[in-house]
Amino acid sequence: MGFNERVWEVTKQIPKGKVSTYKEIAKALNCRAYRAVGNALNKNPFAPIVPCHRVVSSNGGLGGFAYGVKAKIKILKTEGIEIKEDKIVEFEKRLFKLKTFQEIKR
DNA sequence: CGGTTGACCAAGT
DNA sequence: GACTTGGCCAACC
Repeated sequence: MGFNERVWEVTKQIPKGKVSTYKEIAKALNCRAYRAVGNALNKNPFAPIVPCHRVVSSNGGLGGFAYGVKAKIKILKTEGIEIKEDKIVEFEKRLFKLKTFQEIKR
């Protein structure tokens, strides 16, 4: 299993209404490949299955989205996450505590 | 095997 | 608050 798949596995556990960051995902994989995480999500072939729209920047900003940031905002709002001025509202409270890749694979 | 490119980050100006 | 800088790591040429 390659790096990308591990990224997707970790991302899949984020529930509706919560978010996580590129950095946190890297941490869950026991490395610091924030940028590589972004790349992996960008190429994500499981568009709806892996909730890549729930992954945002560490500073509470939105990050990017393969189909446009606008679409990302729309989806997040649909799921009950408020966005103001391109920032996540109550960012810290919306953060989901990720499990390690190992823990997921139990 | 180098060099470049990102949906990045933190610290410094 | 806006830039710039250096560091990060997989993927692709």
